[in-house]
Amino acid sequence: MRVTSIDSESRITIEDVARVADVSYATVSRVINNKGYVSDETRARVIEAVTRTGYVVNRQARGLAGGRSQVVGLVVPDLDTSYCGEIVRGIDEELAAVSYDLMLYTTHHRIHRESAFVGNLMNGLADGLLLLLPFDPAAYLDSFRKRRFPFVLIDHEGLDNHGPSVGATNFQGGYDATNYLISLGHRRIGFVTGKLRMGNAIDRLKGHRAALAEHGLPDDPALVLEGDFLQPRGYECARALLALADPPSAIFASNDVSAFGVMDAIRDAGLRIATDVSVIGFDDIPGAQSVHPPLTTMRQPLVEMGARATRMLLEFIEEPARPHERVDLATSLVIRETCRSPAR
Amino acid sequence: MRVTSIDSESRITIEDVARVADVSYATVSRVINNKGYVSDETRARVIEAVTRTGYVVNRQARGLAGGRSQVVGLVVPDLDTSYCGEIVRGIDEELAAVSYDLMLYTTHHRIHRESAFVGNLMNGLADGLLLLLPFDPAAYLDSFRKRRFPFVLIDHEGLDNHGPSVGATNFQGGYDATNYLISLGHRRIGFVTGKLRMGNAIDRLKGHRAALAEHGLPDDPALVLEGDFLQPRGYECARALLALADPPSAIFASNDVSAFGVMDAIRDAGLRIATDVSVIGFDDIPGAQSVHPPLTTMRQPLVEMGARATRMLLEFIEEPARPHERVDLATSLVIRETCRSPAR
DNA sequence: ATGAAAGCGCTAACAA
DNA sequence: TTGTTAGCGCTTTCAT
Repeated sequence: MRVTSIDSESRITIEDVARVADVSYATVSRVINNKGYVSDETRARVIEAVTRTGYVVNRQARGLAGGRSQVVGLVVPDLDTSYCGEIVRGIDEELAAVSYDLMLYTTHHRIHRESAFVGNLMNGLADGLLLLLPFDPAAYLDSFRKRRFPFVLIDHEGLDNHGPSVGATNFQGGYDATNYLISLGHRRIGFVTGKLRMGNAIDRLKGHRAALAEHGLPDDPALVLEGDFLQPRGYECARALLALADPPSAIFASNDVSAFGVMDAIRDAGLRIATDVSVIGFDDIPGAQSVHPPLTTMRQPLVEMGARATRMLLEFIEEPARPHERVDLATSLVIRETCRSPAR
Repeated sequence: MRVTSIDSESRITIEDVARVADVSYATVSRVINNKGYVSDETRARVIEAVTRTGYVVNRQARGLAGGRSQVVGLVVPDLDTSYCGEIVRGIDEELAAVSYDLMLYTTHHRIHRESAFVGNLMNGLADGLLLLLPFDPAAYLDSFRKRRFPFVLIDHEGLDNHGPSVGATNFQGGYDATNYLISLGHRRIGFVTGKLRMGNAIDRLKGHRAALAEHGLPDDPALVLEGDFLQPRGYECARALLALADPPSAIFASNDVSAFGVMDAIRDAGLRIATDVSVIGFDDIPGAQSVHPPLTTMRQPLVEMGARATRMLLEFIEEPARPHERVDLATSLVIRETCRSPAR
């Protein structure tokens, strides 16, 4: 016994469509999923019925029945800066194009949540997983492999081979940024690192050192301070650098957010950005160009990284056996107004 | 014929648990969902079996069978500033507490996507929907109501009654901020608005004007410039304000991000923040305290807004008939270092 | 090229 | 208090 309802808004199922198109509902399924043979004439009739009824497939049912759930999971550490926001933009543009939905998990840097989510996602909820800056991927990557569960790492420079991933040319970026500063005439360059437990931070530092070495410049340890990719730390490091007996004429911050801190510190020290001390960042988040003066930075194609990772994941979902791939997108120097040749 | 597999990792279903606990699988379902009567002894046995097998419910199946999908959808305009990030933090803390998952939809300000998502979500995918700063809610709110689909609006000051929502006391916040500036001795206060098509921007402006009026201060139209909540526009507006024949001694920006632009403009004009021109923002996003000098601002409890909205949504999911409610969380003044009494 | 029918894993009546 | 069972809407063999 069910309550009779005059609810014209009640859910439209594949059967309703079948009835309207006067075919079996298996045929409707074929048309929708572009699988199996359907005559053009029938196909047209079905499509017509779909639009007329306003039918939308029920993903739960589809997922249950063994089809794709058309959902991908995304695990991010936080949403505090636009860094993740940009990457997410790339992800959801790509996803929208194929009508996939995004399940978001923010760990807020609490490690155990990372693995908790993962169990959930693998349980049929999602077809694949995107892991942005995973903290401890080793913890669950094995179970992905075991279950052949598709995943792609974003911006994680595995020291060991962690699996399919997309990142950027961090070494080259670090190298190029420092090179640029050197070409401007800087000889003493301060460096604010990122979190040194992260591969990308390490690679940027290595690139920086390589450039120094190549020009026969000393690698003064006093000039390299450990940061954490955050603004307050960038500020503190820069203050310390500026307080040195022989302060640097330029500071390279491992990401834009900490470069903002560096800029603040320079001003607070009564110095002029660019004129007195040059600053270069890394990432090119949107804020880099709206800050004043606009920040010269080593650009990572964040949106494209998200998009690329998504396409890669989609391919794995299609073909789980395909070989793992690791792609590093090229960084590029974006010259704005925070770097200048050192004053005489 | 199925390929025999020694895959110990293969999916564990409710039946496996039932077998281990030696009960029917309906009983397992009862225990899991805390529904119906189960003897304590049986319950214990089931729980034991669940943990031993590592069972995780398949949400697709649960959703299909008419239970809750335990997913809520969230539609946001963008993830560019930490504004949304903070709210999302509140949301997912609340969600994690009840083991709900989050489906994220970013419209990137493309209006039509807003409605596209909504159709999807209502189709059984989610139990309810959170709409952050919806652009054009009227477009689909009706169908929510018709289907009794639970939803909550966040930070949308409906000019008309749009439904359950949580926001902040924007009028009061605008009023208090301006009052604070006046109490410091400022008489000419510049105001950079938000997007004036948004109710919250309008209310802040009204609050500002109310405070002016209350103190018998003129509401000079030259002092009110339309912004868009973004940094570049904040910069431009401030430049214009500072270029006035009789420039303001303080500037009130309708959000922190545009206040950052204002700060840049003040410095670029060769003036000192606070000493020469005071600045006050609105929101208190994390960046407000890491910028230099730290920004005095009218705080909106963003995390709490997200959390509150989530709890409200959860209640609607539990009890769809409950009356709509609209709560405005209190704003509060956070005094840091960008405001000072005007110079003599 | 199309239809029939067997589940997918679970919830929620209904029986017992 | 517990078990049995009918679907939920769909994909996917297997027939035809």
